[in-house]
Amino acid sequence: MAQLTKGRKKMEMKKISDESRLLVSFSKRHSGLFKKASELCTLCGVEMAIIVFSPTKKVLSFGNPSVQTIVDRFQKQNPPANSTTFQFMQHYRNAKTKELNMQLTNLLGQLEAEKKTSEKLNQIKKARQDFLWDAPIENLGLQKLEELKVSMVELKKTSEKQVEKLMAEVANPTAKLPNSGSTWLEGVGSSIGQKTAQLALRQKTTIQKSALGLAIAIGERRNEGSEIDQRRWSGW
Amino acid sequence: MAQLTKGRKKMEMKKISDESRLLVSFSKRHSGLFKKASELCTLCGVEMAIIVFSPTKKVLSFGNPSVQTIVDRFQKQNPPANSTTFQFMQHYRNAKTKELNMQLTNLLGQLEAEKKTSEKLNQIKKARQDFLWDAPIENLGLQKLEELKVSMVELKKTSEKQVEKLMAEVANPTAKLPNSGSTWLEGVGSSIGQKTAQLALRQKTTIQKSALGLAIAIGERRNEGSEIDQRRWSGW
DNA sequence: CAGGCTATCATTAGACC
DNA sequence: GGGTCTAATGATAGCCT
Repeated sequence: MAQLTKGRKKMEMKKISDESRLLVSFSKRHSGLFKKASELCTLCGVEMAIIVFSPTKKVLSFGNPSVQTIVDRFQKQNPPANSTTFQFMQHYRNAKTKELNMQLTNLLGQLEAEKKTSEKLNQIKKARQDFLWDAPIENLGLQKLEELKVSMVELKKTSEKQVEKLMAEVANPTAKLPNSGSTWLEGVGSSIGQKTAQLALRQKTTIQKSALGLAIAIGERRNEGSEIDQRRWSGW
Repeated sequence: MAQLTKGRKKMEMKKISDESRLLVSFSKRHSGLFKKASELCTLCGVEMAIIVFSPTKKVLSFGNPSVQTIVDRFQKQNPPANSTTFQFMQHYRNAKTKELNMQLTNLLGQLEAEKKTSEKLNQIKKARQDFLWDAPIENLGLQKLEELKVSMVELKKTSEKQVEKLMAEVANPTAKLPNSGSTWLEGVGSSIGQKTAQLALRQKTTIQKSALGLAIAIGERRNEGSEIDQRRWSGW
């Protein structure tokens, strides 16, 4: 019978005229680009950032470990004027950003993982409707669930600590940040784009794991991180 | 007859262990990423920048119309907060953290329930090793798993919304960001040397020069500047 | 490292919800 | 905006030069 969809078509490499199609295309390609970026980070252990101004003027960004970190390093050629306070502020902000990023990444990654596990189980359920339960697969699901639980407990503890910390800071802000200027939120806001982009990936028949890849990427960033950081602060 | 090449293979989304393969993969994927970026720019007429620190610590970048332009605009969109905003953010995030914490607690409870259910199922299963799985019981477990999944998806969405909200706040400092003029970036960006050029990307079957017209590559010209890359992305 | 090859795998345009 | 599906185009891993 005739096909319902015509499938992909080659397109001219020029600006899409139809605004509607342009937006859809941007959305898809933006996701694809960020996914490719995260894959590059994971596979090759590199650090990078992407900043995009969407057709709707929104700022979308990707950063490993964070856009700010990368941008800062990119600008490192011209170290800011020396000021003890300023330096401390920068350092503080970067630390905050990294920490928050990691937490967010972990949380989202875990959610994604669980989502996949659930879906797998669902598929299996449908597939075997009338057969015996497959022991190994069931145990696998259980194990993942266990891991997830442990992770979440951990995250919960961390969150609680964070709250305490924050409350202390709010109560006495100038103690740690004499000049305010905390932009850790930028980092979080920026990098959330990358995570949501990854989470937007489909999973039905083809199960991807890019979301987890990101977590791995950030987690494995150690190898060259220290050296880079040293280089980074050495000039200050 | 036997093929000469085995063709592409699926890869684990983990850091490539073999240094040699990693480098090759990085090279190819870096090109692919930049190409995707330039396509996104031309097809959707957006402006964006990419900064990558290669495995060999070289700086590779792409920017339309220029990395600096994009970075500057990005910094403007995400201005360092003043003390007032800082506290506001703290408060906001504090609330967010608490909310996440609450949801996390709920999830943990559900996980616990699911764990028990699973254990029961496991026991039952062992007890009746050779019989058909009892559908009702199985469905009960799966149903709970489904509920869990839904909850997590919900949490994910909530998180995303929260972040979006925060980003909106930052992006539109409605009278809450009095002095966003001077950022730490002052006097930094101007001295970074960079040149622009039209991309000379190759295309396997079709050469699409017109499409690349808008894309512009930016390269760092610092000490260890990447000469090869400069050549690659055409004359400055 | 950059190019060329080829078999595969991955992305996505178009249409519909 | 977000998802789904299909078919076609696009990207690339592994091997060589």
